[in-house]
Amino acid sequence: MSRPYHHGALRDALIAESQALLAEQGLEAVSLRELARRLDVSHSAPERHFRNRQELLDALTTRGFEMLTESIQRALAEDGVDIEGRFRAAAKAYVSFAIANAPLLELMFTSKASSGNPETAGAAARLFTLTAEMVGESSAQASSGALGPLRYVVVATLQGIANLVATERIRPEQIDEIIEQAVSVFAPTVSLSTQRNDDL
Amino acid sequence: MSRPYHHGALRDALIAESQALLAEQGLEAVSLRELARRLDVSHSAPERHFRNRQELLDALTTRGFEMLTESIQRALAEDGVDIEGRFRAAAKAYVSFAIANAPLLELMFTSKASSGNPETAGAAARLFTLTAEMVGESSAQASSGALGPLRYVVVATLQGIANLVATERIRPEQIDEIIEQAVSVFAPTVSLSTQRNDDL
DNA sequence: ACCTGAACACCGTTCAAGT
DNA sequence: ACCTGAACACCGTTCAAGT
Repeated sequence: MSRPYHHGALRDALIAESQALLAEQGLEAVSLRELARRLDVSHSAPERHFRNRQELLDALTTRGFEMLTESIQRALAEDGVDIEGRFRAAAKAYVSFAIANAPLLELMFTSKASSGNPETAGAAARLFTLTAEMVGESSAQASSGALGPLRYVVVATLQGIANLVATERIRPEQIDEIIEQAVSVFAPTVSLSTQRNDDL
Repeated sequence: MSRPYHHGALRDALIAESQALLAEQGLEAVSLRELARRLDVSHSAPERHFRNRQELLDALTTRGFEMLTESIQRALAEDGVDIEGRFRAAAKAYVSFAIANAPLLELMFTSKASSGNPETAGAAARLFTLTAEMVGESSAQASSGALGPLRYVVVATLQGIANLVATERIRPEQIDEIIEQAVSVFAPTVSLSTQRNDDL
């Protein structure tokens, strides 16, 4: 019963397995050797596909930003009638992501994430661009270098709330109330800056 | 040249040395064995004072919350004339802390921090209480269980901005502009809720 | 091209033994 | 009370060798 020599799609299997490990047991548990064990492959086989642990974590982080961006996009598509509804939908999608993927979110907003990997940086930037559109900055503005500071404040607030939820400093039953408070704080400013919330 | 048998104040030395290690080389570098080496003590001596690595990290985290709280308090004492000034002063103190202590801030807002340690939870709660006072919730409200959600939104925004700075997703030259944007977003709401911003 | 297995230098944690 | 040193079971990373 020796294992098959070629695993076939080891890279994809490594990513899938490490996502599971991360979700179940947290970041510390994601070790190359444990992954190799789970995939029944030698302990240095993973290093063919990820030069080191950091590269694997970068791949997970990139994927995390993509998942979060998609999830917010879906929420906006369903519920983005007015600007308050859009903000609320985005906040709820963000918090749901934080609850379902707490260790991944942690990885995304940690110095381990900002390790200079350009793909990761790009995926993060796309989340920020989506937020920029949500608060009404045009795509032209959003893809130029000089962006309004409002979107950073919005991203910061969403990320901050999600972080407080993930670190259990906000209890689940407080979430809705806090999101409503955020909506009412941001609504006046965001409305002002919204010129084109219809062509997302 | 054997080392002295009793180190004397090993616990304090461990905390001081691990703060330095954390600041210089990040969380991964903070290992009990490395600390022992630096303090010229056997590798299992630290375990007399911290039952395991997590307990040491909890102590660092608690100290981090105390430092941040004190730093915001100092900023408010100097610059807290009106509500906008108070918010701005707190935001700047927070961001300065993030820049000077990026790995520590990371530790404070990570699941490693919320490991159920009651001292750490208390120190975090004190930061939130200070923020509550800043946005005008009375101490009575602030020490009761049912708190207004505004302070969580304020903490989330401050923490979110600090996080984006620490993970280098906000560039240093953008900071002031972003803080001003946050001030103008929050000022109307915070003014409304402020009844007693004079007796801090 | 892709994987193996040994080797090296690290960890955290435990525990009998020393002083 | 406090510290030591050996032991155990983990890591990441490197590299000659196999297929």
